[in-house]
Amino acid sequence: MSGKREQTKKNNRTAILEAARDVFSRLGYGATTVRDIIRATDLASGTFYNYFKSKEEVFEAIQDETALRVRPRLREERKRARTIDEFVSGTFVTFFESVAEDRRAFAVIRRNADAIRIRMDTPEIIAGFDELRADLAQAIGDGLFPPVDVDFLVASFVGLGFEIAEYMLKRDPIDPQGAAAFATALFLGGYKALPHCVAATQDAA
Amino acid sequence: MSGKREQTKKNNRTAILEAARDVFSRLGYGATTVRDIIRATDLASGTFYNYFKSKEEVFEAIQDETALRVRPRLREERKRARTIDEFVSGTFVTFFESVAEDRRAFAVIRRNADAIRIRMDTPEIIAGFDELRADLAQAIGDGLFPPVDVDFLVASFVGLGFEIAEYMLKRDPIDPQGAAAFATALFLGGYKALPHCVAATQDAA
Amino acid sequence: MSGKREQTKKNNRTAILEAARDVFSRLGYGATTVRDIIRATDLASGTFYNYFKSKEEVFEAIQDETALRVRPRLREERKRARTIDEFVSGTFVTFFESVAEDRRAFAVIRRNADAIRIRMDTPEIIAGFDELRADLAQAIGDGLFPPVDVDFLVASFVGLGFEIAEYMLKRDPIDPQGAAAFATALFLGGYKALPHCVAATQDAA
Amino acid sequence: MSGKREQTKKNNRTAILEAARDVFSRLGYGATTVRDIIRATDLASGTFYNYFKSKEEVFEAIQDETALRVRPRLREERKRARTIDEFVSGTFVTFFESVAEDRRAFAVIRRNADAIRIRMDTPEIIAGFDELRADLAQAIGDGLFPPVDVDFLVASFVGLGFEIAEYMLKRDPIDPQGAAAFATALFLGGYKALPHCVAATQDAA
DNA sequence: GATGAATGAGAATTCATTCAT
DNA sequence: TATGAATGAATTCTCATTCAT
Repeated sequence: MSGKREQTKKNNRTAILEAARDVFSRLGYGATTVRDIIRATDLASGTFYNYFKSKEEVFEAIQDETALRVRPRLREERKRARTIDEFVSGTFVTFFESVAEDRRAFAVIRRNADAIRIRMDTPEIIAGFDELRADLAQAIGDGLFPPVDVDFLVASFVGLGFEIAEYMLKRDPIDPQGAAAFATALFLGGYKALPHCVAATQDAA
Repeated sequence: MSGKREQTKKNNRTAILEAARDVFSRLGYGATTVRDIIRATDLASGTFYNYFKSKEEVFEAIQDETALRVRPRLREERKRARTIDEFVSGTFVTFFESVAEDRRAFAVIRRNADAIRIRMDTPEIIAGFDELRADLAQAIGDGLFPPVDVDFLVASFVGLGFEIAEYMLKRDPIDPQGAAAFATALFLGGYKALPHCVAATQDAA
Repeated sequence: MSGKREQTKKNNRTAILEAARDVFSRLGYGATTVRDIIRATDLASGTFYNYFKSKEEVFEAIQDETALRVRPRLREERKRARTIDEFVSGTFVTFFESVAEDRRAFAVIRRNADAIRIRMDTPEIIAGFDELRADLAQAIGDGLFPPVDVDFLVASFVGLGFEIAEYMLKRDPIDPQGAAAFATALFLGGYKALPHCVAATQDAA
Repeated sequence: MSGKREQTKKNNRTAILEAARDVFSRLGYGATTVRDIIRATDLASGTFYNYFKSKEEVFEAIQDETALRVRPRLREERKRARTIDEFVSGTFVTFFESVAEDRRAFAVIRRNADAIRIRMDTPEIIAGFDELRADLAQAIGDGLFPPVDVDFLVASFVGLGFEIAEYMLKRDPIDPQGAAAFATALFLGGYKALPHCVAATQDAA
């Protein structure tokens, strides 16, 4: 039975995570202390340790939660893919849409007290990378993808994804479709395939 | 004559930077304290503060120093480019070679006590990004590049560069040429142009 | 029931104040550090900061405590006064007796590592001065006192009180009655009214 | 011959004292550091120690300088006195005028980072008190003053002087004559002799 | 399980003072 | 004598963590 006890536990955990998300995205990861997180909660300091061992652990939990939400969507998208185009496009569209939906989790990366950007590397996220890797290896095995360096291929997805996402979030309105179109085009056909854009040229003037 | 006095100052600054590079790459940025840096030096604690205000400042100094060394090389390479191929290839080759040469500065990104990767954002590095942006805008203006979204273009260079560099450094021997070839190919022709590679397929098995 | 928890808090606060009183009167205000105060306690260093923010704050708390004890007595004495003589005499007697009773709080003023005397200016003490001022203004309004400069009147009370108190404390036995008699006489009738004293003349020889 | 060497020394000493006066009156005694004083100078830190051992010493030098200027004037005034009235009045007039002239030296007492007032006790000042004491003892011996407690008498002069001076400085315009008149009247005839003042009554309303 | 005060290690930083130049 | 960087002891204060209630 999940009873009242269970419910409170779940609530407290959620409250801590919620507070942490807030604090991290305000102060940045480095500057945030466990105290800050507790203070943003109406729980006592000791209670924190019934749920997490350290700020690292909460941070990972946040990232993992996000990854946990995104990973199945990415996976499913890729599984459904029948062509490379679908594989690549599906991955990027899903990724950029997820980022746009959960801006705050992503914001931690950017808002930072130090002049330093952080990027996450939690088990869940690594698992996500590994899944991507596995799917790519599979795709190569199936002859869908040419036999290229899988590590670099993963790196290309990841690097393009995170970096472009950052620019995407700086804009208003946020346009995950456009970001995905750009990344996909580059991936599929190189710079020649990129969508043309007048504004960019003007910027250059 | 300023002589010995000046020399000592220069030496101390260098010693601190050197120690900091070491400590950062061993402990990671987050776990490093000013004390750690001082201890890795034979200077007194107070002396640190004659040169830097905080670990943030040393960190930036290190990044800036690196960026300062790499930027002109990148710039020159791009200036010399007569074709897109040269532009892209020159950029990536130079970048990956620089990374390979200065592994330690780059290592800070990876070895990290927390489950977190950091990426640098110092003025010098941002300046480097801005130069790339300007050069790309120029190239678009000159008709060398098609008129695409410059921000995303920069993001693509940066994302591919840093992420692939990371994988490159994990390997032995480190192969900047190979990394550059991969990134360049992807950038110029998309996945179809990527160099085929047997090993990758086997890894996946 | 709040019980032991509350009690411990009260005890700790008292312990810190007690220790601070001791240390201040031994080392003087300027030379005292928070460490000194903590060391005079069997509490941990961090505990200090659960109660006070700085040595300034403890110092003020001590002064305030003293003032809080003395103020009502002074006030009552003055309220009860039906003549100027009673007003002045009552004020000085009460003041010098309070000083004599709480020598240690007053001692901070004198024992000082630097060649400097400190005088207190905490809210409570200022409030005490203000009360005196108000009572004097009232007395003037009631026609009890002639209409003179109230600020200077307050200054006269305060200046005479604190400075004579200092000499009083140097003597053995401490004689608050004598000090009060002197101050009162001067205040009421000027030097001519002062109590004659043979010893003083001899001292001068 | 005082030569250039001598001159520079004198200049440096003066520069330090001048800077110290400034800094003390801005930051207050407690918060002032030797560094602050040096910084307010165009001398090097080491040079400070050719002239003074510590901030305490500079502070005393400042006070002493002031006392040295005021003491002879006070003394002379009292020597010339033929009556008690002249003795008391001369002392207070001279004192309050000196304070008004050298506001800044006196300001140290008041402007203070901590909520604490300091009062000085340097050898020169103590010497000034002792001179007053001796002169009073002499006056008593000569039958000019009645035989009262000399210590308390000194305390009365000092207490009235410094405390009233403080109020005097808060006002605009600064009126040493008025302050002296008040103190003198109180001293000579008690509260009944005090100069009446309309404003004070209104304040009380 | 929740609470929140106590703990004390340890980080950052300052500052008086020295001493080679 | 002046300089000003180096020194390192000393201080303030924070913070993760524990544990009695």
